[in-house]
Amino acid sequence: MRPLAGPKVMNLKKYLDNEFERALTALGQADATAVVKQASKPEFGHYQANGIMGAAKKAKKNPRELAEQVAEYIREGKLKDLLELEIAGPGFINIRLNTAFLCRELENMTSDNRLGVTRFASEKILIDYSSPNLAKEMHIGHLRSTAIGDAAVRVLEFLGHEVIRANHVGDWGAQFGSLLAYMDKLESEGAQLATELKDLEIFYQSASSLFKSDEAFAARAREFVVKLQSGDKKCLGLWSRFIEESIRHCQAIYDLLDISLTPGDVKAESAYNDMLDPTLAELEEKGLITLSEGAKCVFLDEFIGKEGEPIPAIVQKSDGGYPYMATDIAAAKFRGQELGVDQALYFVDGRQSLHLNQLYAIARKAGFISAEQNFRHIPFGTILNKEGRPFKTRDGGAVKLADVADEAVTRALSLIGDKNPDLTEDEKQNIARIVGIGAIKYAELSKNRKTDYIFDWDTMLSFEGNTAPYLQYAYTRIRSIFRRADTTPEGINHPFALIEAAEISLALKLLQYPETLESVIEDYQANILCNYLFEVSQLFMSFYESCPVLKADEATRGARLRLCDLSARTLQHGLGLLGIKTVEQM
RNA sequence: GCGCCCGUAGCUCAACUGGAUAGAGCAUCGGCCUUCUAAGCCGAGGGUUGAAGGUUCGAGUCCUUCCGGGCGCGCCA
Repeated sequence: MRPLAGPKVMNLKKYLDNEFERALTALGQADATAVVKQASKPEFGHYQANGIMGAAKKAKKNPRELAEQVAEYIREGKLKDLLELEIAGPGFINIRLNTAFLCRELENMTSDNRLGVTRFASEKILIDYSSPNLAKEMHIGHLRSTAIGDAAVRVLEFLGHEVIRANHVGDWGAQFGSLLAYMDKLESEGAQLATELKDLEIFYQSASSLFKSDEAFAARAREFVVKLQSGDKKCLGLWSRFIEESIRHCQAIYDLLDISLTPGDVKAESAYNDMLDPTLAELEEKGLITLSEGAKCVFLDEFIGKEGEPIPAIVQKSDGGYPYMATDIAAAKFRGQELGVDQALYFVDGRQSLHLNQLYAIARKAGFISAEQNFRHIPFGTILNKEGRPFKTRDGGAVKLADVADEAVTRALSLIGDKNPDLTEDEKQNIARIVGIGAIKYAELSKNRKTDYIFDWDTMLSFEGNTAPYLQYAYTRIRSIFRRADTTPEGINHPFALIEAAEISLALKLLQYPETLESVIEDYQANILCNYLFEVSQLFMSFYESCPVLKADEATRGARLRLCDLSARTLQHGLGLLGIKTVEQM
């Protein structure tokens, strides 16, 4: 099949939508939208234009007649050799792309190292994500913000944006009192702090149980809070040793999980301490502060509570201390004015939506954020336990993130031992890590971020069905074909040929990579990309079963090898954007 | 009480933002390894989309009310 000449289309859906919109305009329906979408069923072709019915209604025309006119217009235009149209139902236009057209697009995609994805105009976008509290060990709840935020970072960067990773870790506040008091106690008892801090989890627990059981210790802990805030030298020394160690622990988890955060992305709460006084003074100057019950509050009309009373946002406590609202306002000011971001996206648990909406409103009112700057909360649901109750960090029921990761790698390792005993120990270890970590990240990423979901070890660590290992497995099957063929993708010059239904379905799906990425960032839903990659894998698996590659005749073999290669590239790239690696064998 | 989020197959989730007969994966049942890795493939069963109204050519999706769940709502973060 000879590829058609023509311009690069890249985003099929957008391209078709534009063409149908032009047809509508030419037919006098300038304000109508074409609403071209991927076909909901294979019988309806590849795409469908749903906007004709709405347009006909506005123009008081018969929808099927208008559809006929639009179809006629398209059939006579530049697309005439590229597709077939069919009017269906009350006024749908079903679109079927010709295989010659698909082949041409496959050539374009293959020759593009961005797989057909064009760059957007670049904005400066800050992503606030992960942001663990250093007074506690990272638990399973942190995985959502961390994995989803990191995927958003990678996708936005790939689309050409300048992304600032912001790890707003909690390193300040009352909960550090007992930790510092405990450090002080250990030191006075002659213990080696360095060794004690090696296992932070034990350290956290000891400090916390002492706080509960020992009155005198609790009192000292409260003293340490005051000392810390007043800048006591010795206290600050203890504090920074603790913070350093704690950040090291977080970084180890990020590295293990293939999260792209580095120590350089940490900008902790305490980094804004010097900004708190002047920021508050500015709020006061602008008349936003009201003194209420001894605390400095901001009341805004948008936030009304019971019986119409305004809800306060406390920016300074009656004891003079600053709550996290103050820090967050200072951070917003820094991001808005110093960094000058176009957007700041906060990937934070949905339960904080009131707090964040208050924050944005205050920062806006104070002039810290301009009208053009988009500050937005990207919320997600809570992780529940098997009984459907939220995990509580206090009740000891929280699952440590490090434990989940270890268990995933262990399970993967034992499975690899069964499936592929010939691999070396090093290979097994490496594959186990990539597969196990991929599985738990994908378990988070593949769900709609807004809904609560139930944590279950077996679901999260499953390696079958719609999971990362399934996608990774599809990739290894392709790589295996190339190993057996003893050739590289670059060495093949045969043109694409789409004959079997499985080949056409797979090809079309691959060509939809660009439009998929665009819909991912419409509302930062990584699950759209997961779904897409799963569909690519499913279609590849079908193709793999029904279309032999290596045993086919020379031309078919070449064409299929190229389709395999494009599948592999798309899978590897898409998984990469999710922060999940691929392996050559598993 | 007020506000936000949610309710889809036994379970976990989709449904491209108003489109055609609501789809996958687990689990269950039945087939497929002398053929490129069976972490796979092919097939079957499984639904009053929490309930009732409304908007219109057309509703899981939009509006109202109700039921059920989660979370917020002055000095924790």
